[in-house]
Amino acid sequence: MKNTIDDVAKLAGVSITTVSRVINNNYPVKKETRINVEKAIKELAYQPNPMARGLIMKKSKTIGIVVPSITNMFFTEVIHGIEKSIKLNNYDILLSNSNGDAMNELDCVEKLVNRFVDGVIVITPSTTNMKNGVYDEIAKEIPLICINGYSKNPKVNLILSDEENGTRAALDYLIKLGHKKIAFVRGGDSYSYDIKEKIYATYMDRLESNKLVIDIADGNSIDVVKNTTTKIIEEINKDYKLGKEITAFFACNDLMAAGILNACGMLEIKVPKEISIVGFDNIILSEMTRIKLTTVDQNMKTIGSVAAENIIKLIENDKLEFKTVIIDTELVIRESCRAI
Amino acid sequence: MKNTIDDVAKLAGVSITTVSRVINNNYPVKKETRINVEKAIKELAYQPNPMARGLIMKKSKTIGIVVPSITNMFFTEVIHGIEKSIKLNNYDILLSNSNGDAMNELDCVEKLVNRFVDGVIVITPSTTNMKNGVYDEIAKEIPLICINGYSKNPKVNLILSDEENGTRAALDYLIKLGHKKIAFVRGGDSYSYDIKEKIYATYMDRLESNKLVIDIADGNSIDVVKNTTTKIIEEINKDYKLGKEITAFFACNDLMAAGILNACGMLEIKVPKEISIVGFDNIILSEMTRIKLTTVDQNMKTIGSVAAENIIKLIENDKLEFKTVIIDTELVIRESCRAI
DNA sequence: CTGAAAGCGCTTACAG
DNA sequence: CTGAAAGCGCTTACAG
Repeated sequence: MKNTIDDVAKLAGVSITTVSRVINNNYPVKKETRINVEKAIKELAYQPNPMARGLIMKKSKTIGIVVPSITNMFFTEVIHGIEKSIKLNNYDILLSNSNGDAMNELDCVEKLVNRFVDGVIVITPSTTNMKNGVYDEIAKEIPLICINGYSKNPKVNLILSDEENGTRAALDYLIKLGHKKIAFVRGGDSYSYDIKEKIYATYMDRLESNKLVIDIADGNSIDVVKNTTTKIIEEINKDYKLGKEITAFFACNDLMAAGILNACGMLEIKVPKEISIVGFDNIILSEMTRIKLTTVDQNMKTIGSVAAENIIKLIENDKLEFKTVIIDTELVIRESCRAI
Repeated sequence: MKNTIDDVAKLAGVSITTVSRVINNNYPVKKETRINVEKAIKELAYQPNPMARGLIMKKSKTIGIVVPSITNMFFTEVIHGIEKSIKLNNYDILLSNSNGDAMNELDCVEKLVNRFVDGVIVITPSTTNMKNGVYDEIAKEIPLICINGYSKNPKVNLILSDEENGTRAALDYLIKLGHKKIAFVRGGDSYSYDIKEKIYATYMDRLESNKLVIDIADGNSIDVVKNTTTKIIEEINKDYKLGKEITAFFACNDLMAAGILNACGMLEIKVPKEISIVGFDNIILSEMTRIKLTTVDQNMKTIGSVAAENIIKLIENDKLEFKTVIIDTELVIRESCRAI
């Protein structure tokens, strides 16, 4: 069985109080005593029980991260960014996957809170939850950061990559190339899709062009690649004569863009000759596809490191000032678009 | 502040013992009392404190997973597979990233154990740790499964995808296509690389062909794609006249294969015309690259679900019989190889 | 069927 | 500088 603080105390011939003090280094301890205790700790390979500790201190040196999917590299790249900074500060990560379900997402957060994580980062929270103010409540109880989730009245610390600007840049680019008939491909319940669609709608209205919004249910899991392919093939076969009614696709993430690319391949539609495609995120996949994707870089590493810094500030200053950080996005032009 | 079992007891007018009993449903409680308590629980939105619980029961309904990288889709796809089965049984996941460092890996495991996870799954453990028997020790204390880690004397539960067969299939295929001068590209400290290299060596000996092993330090992180590209370009520029001294690459995972493909692209070497490439894993990336990769499917979903089933069996039967499960691999022929 | 009490492994006033 | 004691929020013999 694991050694406890009692074992250490006995071996060192002191009280558990003293042992606790040398571990936490928060009260004066005579040098000699300290050395003895440290020896005992080493000898027994003693490690404090984090459960017992957490029970008292309500702290755990752990931050919780909730993502809608673990197979979408956008999220893993952000997590990677968070991890680097957070480890430097001796925090650990507890990762939780909501599978893109709003209720599930809340469940994940609650479980993390119950485990006394010191802070929570939710990446791409569901719009439902952002809108109904749950996170405003949660933020009162625990340091919370939402990445790419938005609410008008943000009582939550937000990190937003500038998806609006990114969307505009992508759309402007397509329009500059002469495209007017642009289809919009999105996933389910999240701000990232909503905000992009809104801008898309504005653009289409201005161009007096018809809107075509294609919704791929679970937009974040890796399965979306194949689901998109299927769906796009279906759509094309059903109604739309590509190259006539549609000349370009705007995809809300690179996974969907890759799916569209595949669909075009299977239908022998040439990209970018007959159809242009813009993706979003700039995950590594986007530069590996057979036609390299033109996409919008979200700077995942920056998002991650800013999130890490801020959550630690929030935790250690114990001040919860609500603020919003905007991270730049950038259009990355590669091969998947062409002028008509 | 959060409500505790005391608050519930008070509100329901019973002792905390009784509350505990209705929560855990492990002792008879009068129907009426139960209903009262349940009402109180609902009213206070009471949730038992998992720390307090864990402290006593040394159980947490959580299993820990340790991976060397979170940005390699092989791992996320395995995790995805684990997650599905595990959630059905009401377990949660604690995910930990070792960044491919052996010491770090042990640290991760220890931290998980300290948090009273009920079992640990280590995906692609470091060879060092497998060899020096640490995991044999750990397996005595806690249900443990290692995926794609191997030791001759396995006192640990192992799940191995049949990487040997997979490697042979890939090499046989290349040889059947007429290749003899095959370079081998691997990453750092892991059984998956070692076993493949061993087989590669045997093949090269049999062919009386020179070995060329290229080591990309951190073989699992997403950065390996770019690192491989750089390294391969360097190697080619340095010594090797491709198409003469080397006609094919065997890459230990698809990320590296993608990196090689990129390098060839940048050097204007045609794949598969001038150079053939075989990858390993069959992550989704492999069918999205500009030349679709011929690769070896590891059946990540199966690995994941078998791991999940087994760890739960291990936990709930409390019997630690050591056994090894082998998962089939399968050569997937796509576009990146060609006869010479 | 129910409750008082001990105890899980720690930290932190309090007293010396 | 050090220790005895209370307490964090639970579960589980033990007694009734």
